[in-house]
Amino acid sequence: MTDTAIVWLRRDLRLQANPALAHAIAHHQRVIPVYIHAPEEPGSMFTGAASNWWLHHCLLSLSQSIREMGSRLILRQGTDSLSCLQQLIADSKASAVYWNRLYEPACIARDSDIKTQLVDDGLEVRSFNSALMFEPWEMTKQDGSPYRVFTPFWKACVARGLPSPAVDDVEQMPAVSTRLGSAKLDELALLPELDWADGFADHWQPGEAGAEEALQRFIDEAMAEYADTRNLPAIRGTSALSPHLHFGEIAPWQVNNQVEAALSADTRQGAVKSAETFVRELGWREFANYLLYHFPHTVDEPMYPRFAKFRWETKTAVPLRAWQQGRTGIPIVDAGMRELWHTGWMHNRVRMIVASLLCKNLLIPWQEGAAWFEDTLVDADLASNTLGWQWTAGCGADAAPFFRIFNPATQAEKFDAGGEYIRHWVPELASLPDKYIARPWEAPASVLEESGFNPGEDYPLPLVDLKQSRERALERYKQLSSDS
DNA sequence: TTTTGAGTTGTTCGA
DNA sequence: GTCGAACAACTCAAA
Repeated sequence: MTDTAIVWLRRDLRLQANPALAHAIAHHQRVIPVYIHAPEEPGSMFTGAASNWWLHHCLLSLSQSIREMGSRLILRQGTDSLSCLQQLIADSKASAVYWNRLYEPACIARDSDIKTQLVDDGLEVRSFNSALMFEPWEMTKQDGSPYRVFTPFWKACVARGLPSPAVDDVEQMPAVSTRLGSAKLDELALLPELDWADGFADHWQPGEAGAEEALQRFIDEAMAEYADTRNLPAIRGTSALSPHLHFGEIAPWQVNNQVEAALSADTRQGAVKSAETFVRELGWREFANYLLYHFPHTVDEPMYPRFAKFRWETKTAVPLRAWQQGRTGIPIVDAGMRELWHTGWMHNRVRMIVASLLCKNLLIPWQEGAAWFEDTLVDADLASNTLGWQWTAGCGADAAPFFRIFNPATQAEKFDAGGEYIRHWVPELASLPDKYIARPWEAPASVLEESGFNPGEDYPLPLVDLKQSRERALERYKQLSSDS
C-alpha cells in the first residue's frame, strides 16, 4: 500500500470547491489528477463538436492551473475509462480513486461498474457531489415518488435551504512523478479539423478563471435588471454561465453564494426579485438533472408514453437543413441559428423560438433539434437539453400546453423591438425598417424598393406560412388526444 | 379518499 | 391601442 490517490476529473474541471480533489489532498501524500479520453465509451465527454472545443480549452486552462499549484494534469486515452484507470493505478501504485458524480444514465452505469471493479481490485473508491445543490434522490414527494412539476420541486428545495458546503480551497498540490506518462492535449484531437470554431474564442474564456469572470460581470452589470432584461437577446442580460456550469468550472452553490453576498450590498430597485429569478434558473438546472436521473428514458423518448404516437413529418431533410443553416426565411429564427453557429451559444428566449418553429410549425421530431443543439452548443448538456426540447414539444415534464405555439414574428417584435439582434446576425435584412424586419414577407413593394431588398434573392422566402402551419400543428395535437 | 387549484417563458380574436 | 377571454386536457401536489 502506498499513500497515493487518483482524482478522476470529468465534469468538475476546477481546483476550488472541488470535493473529490479536496478530499484527496487532505488525506493523501500524493495526488494524481487525471483526465481520461475514451471517446467511444458511452457517457464519454467527447460529444458535440462545440463542446469538444470548449473541453480542449478548459483542459488547457486546468493543466496550467494545476502546474501553478506544483503538480501536473495527467491525460490518458483508451477505449474505456476502467482500463485507463487500472493502467494508471499500476503505473502509480495508487491505493485510492476519487471522483465527483455525474447523473446521466450512461455515466451512472459506467461509474458504478468501475466502482465495483476497483473495489474488487482492493482500492478505496469514493465519489462526491460537485455538480448539484441537491442530489436527485434527496428530493421526493411525500409519497416517496419523484416530482414532475417544477414549482413544488423548487419550493421543496428552497424550504430545505440552498446548501453552502465548506470545501477546502486548494493552495498547493503535491508533485506528480515525472516518470508518470501523459498524453499531450493535442493528441486528444478535441478541436475541429475545420477552422469553424475559431470565432468562439472571441466570445468565451473556458476554464475556472473565465467562469469567475463571467459571474462577476453578471453580478456587476446585469443582475439587478435580470428580471427585465433576461429575455432580450440583443443585450447581455443573462449570465452565460451555462457552459462553465456544464463543465464544472464553477459549482452552482458558488454561484448562489456570490449572488447572495452581492445582494446584501445591493439596494438597487428590483435587485431582490431579479436575484430570485436568476437563482430559480439554477433550480431549473437542478430539476433537469433530477428528471434525467429519475426518468432516464426521456433522453430519446417522450416522458409521457401517449406522445409516442404523435404524427411527425417524415420528409424532413430539406427543412431541417434550412433550420440548421439559418435559412428559414424567418428572421428571428435565422438570427438565432446563426448566433449558435458562430458562437456556440444562443440566447434562451431565442432557443425557445427556434425550437417551437422546428417542433410545431415544421413538425420535425424534437430529437432532431436536440441532436443539433448537442453538436453545436458549447453548453450542450444532456439533462437541460432533454428537458428543454420536451418542454417545447409539449411531451415532457411541466410542458408548454400544446396550443402554446410561438409566433416568431410576434416574439421578435416583443423581445427584439428595435431589430438590433436580427440586424446583427442577419445583415442582409439590415436595410429594412423596424416595422418589417421581423416579417419581411409583409413589406409592401414601396418599402422593398426603398430599402433595396429583394425577397427570395437577398434572403429566403419563409419556409412555412406561420398561420397555416400553426393550425396544422393544432390539428395534429388534436388527433393525438382523439386517437387515445 | 376526494377535491381543488395550479401548472416558466403564448396567440388570437373580438369588444 | 388595450384588454379579457378562449384556446384542452391532464397531471399532480396538497389540503
